[in-house]
Amino acid sequence: MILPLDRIDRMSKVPLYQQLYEILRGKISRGEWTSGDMIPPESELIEQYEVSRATVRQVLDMLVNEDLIYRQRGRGTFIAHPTMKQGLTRIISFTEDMQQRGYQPGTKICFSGIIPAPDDIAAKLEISPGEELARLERLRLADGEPMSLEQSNLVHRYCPGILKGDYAEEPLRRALERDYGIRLVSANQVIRAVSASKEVAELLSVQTGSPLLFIERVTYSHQRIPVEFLRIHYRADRYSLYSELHE
Amino acid sequence: MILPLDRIDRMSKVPLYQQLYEILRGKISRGEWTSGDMIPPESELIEQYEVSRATVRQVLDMLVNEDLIYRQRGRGTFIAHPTMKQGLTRIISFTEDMQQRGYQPGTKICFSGIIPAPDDIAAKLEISPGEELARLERLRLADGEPMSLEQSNLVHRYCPGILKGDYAEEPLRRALERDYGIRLVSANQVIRAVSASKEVAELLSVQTGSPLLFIERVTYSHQRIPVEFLRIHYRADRYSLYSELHE
DNA sequence: TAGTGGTCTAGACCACAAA
DNA sequence: TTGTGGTCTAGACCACTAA
Repeated sequence: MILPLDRIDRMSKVPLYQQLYEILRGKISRGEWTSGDMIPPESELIEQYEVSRATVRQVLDMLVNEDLIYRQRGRGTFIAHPTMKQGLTRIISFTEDMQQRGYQPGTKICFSGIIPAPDDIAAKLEISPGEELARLERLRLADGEPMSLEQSNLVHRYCPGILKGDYAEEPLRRALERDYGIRLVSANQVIRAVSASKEVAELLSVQTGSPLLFIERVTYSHQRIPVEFLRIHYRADRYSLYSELHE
Repeated sequence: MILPLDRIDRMSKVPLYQQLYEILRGKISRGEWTSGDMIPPESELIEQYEVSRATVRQVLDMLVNEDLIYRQRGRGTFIAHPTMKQGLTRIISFTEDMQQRGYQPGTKICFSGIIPAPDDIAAKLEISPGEELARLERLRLADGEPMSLEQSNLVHRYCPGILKGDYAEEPLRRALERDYGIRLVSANQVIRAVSASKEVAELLSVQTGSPLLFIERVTYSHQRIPVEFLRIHYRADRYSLYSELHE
């Protein structure tokens, strides 16, 4: 893994604005800057990184568009507070999601093992049917009560031995990045409503046939390679999604 | 209503980039430019509207962020093709939505009348409970089969007499803009899964208790005034939502 | 080669917030 | 009054596409 340094390499072929984006993004991800903090004013970023104001503003515009920062004329630029609508635009962990919703998150492992890839999953992960998948099924709890059932399917070839970790405690994403250098940067998902099957209903402590919000997601690495196929069943009585629309 | 002219008023207090945005946005909305069309190159926009390249690019960046256009280095800038994921970020009509999904849209009016605002809707529309609402319930069809049941609730005071129109044929949005000067520019929505009640199930031609995707939406006018509260029940066997996530 | 968008600079003036 | 972000200009050079 290459960690971004806190400076800009003018010999690099990577555009200055992308380098600066990674630097600032890193400070936010690592929690170096946190909700409500004022970040250095544009004038200071210009001095510190020796780039023009247009370049600094290009980067800040990107972060504003992602709802990671907000600007106030005359006051400064601040780290945004997480909101629930981010669930539909950003890849956030179950833990983050629950914290935003005011719940105490919890996890129980239901299944962990290697399985041959079924045709439908193989197609979505762009691998051969029958190739090894690492499957992890986790019951997610909010304030101790079942909230969702999450089935992760990882291409085992990209992360052999991944299932040795304890994913009741550690986020899968972190292990992927730390042990295999795989950073999940984008995803496509489909959102549906379904009825709870007998098995799923039992695990989620709802009646068979209850409505569930069902999400299927393919997550891609930095190199645009599909790495994970995720299925999540959310209890409809406890979970909903938010989004903002414009014209 | 003030129609945007195809030129920039340098005496106006409105920023140049916003004026140019409205001009280009209008050409797309009105279908003057359509999917796949190349729009004039930046150099031409600079000449035609007499603004700098930075200003032109600021506007094009906005349109790219909204997925309305895309750029190809060395080739030009083009009008984007509509995609299903827009359903979660843009306000699109049922007709547009169905066309993107490859269905023939249809509409049947189920109810049209003035009702006193219930407490929950009044709160969301920021009006007094009991104030007049214009309620319109429409069954939406795709290829002749029921797809969704849509209940619109409009603050009647803002659009008295709105219910005289024939909204099996004409979009409600268009009447609001043409007859009352109300442009719906933003909305907040909540997405849930529910079970079909007996009444809804009958209208949608599904079994009672079937899963439905349920959306509640508050739509705001240009002045940020809540105008419409919408409830939509979608048949889960025919409708799903798509979204793209990033890190 | 000509034309396109991609990146970057060094300024300028304005509007708003806080002291 | 000072410092912040908001808007805008006039250039420059580069990388890619198509003829």
